[in-house]
Amino acid sequence: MRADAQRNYSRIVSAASAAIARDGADASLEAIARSAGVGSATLHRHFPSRWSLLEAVFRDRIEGLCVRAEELRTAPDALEALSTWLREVAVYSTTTRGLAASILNAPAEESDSCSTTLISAGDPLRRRAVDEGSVRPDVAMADLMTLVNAISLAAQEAGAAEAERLVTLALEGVRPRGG
Amino acid sequence: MRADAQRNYSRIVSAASAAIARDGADASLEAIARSAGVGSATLHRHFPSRWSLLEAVFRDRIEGLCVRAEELRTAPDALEALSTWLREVAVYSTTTRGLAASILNAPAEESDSCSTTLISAGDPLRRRAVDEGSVRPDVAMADLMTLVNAISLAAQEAGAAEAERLVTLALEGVRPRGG
DNA sequence: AATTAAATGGGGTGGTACCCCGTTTGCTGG
DNA sequence: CCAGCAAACGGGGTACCACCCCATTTAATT
Repeated sequence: MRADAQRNYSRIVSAASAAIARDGADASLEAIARSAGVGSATLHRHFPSRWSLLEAVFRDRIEGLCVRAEELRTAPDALEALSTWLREVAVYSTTTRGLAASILNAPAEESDSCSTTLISAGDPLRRRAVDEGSVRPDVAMADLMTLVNAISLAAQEAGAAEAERLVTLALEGVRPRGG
Repeated sequence: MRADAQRNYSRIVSAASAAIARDGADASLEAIARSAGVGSATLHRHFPSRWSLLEAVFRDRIEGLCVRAEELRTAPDALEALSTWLREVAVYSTTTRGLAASILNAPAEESDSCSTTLISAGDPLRRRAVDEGSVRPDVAMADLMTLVNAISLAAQEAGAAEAERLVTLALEGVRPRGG
């Protein structure tokens, strides 16, 4: 990769990061290219689809969540660790406008999508909770990720606190504790 | 309302209905106007925002769900009735492309939005389940609708069966039955 | 320094939402 | 029955968007 190409790549990613934080996942690519000081063709060459750009923007956030999952593997209560991590994912997705949409709507054929990465990062937490007996074995990590991202997307307007609350509700279920 | 205005209104709604079924909630308004045989200005005069058009398109579907909620009020098991209804909402939202997005993303200021209607229709089912003791009293109908619609939106690609499965999971929670 | 292939970006194409305003059309009172 | 009027209409304009072509520039290599 040539030096100028690499420079433009980073410029685009950081411009996109700012634009998405301000305008959401459907920010204008044209405007991103303009504010990065490159032509629109350059942006489209580096990132053939909108989602490939979003993935690049969110990659470091995703990696942060993976690290956090690693940390939580040694927490005393496995269910609480899983629940905490999922709530953190929800908060990240809600505050980082467009992350949830990016994860959910990314075309399935993209192999190393954000979703896959998070699922593999979280699965050890789920397995530990299953071994502990506090989570049903038929609950798949992919299902939990779908739920969390769905909630984050839906609660975009309502805010992170609301998203957290709904994640907790979905994990607990609607029945009373003793029922 | 003049006769021609009324006729164009219905034409636009039925053209929109077809277009949305084919292309989803982000179908081109321009194309809808064209296939309805009216100018784009006419469409924009009748429906100032995209959401107002979507609401008109989905109104009868929503009413169908309200009727169904009424029916289920006499079912023997209150929790099952609530759960059944929510799953039916999910199936409707998933199959009717764009309904979930319409309900979730509609601006809050629209008073008689689809969401409000469904919440009031479903609340008796929730109350009955609370009285029965099978649902925690702190669970609000609005929360359940948000969950269901979030799941429907997320499972748009995966299909109605997946949406139903996830709704069931969210209502049950992740814990084992006897836990 | 000359060569070469990669990278660039201005500008074109075809699409979109939304609005202005001259024209047509349905309604109604005489 | 018809004349006048307000309501409704829609063509065409503006401003924006994604995406692509291709002549030009530029970084790396010999």
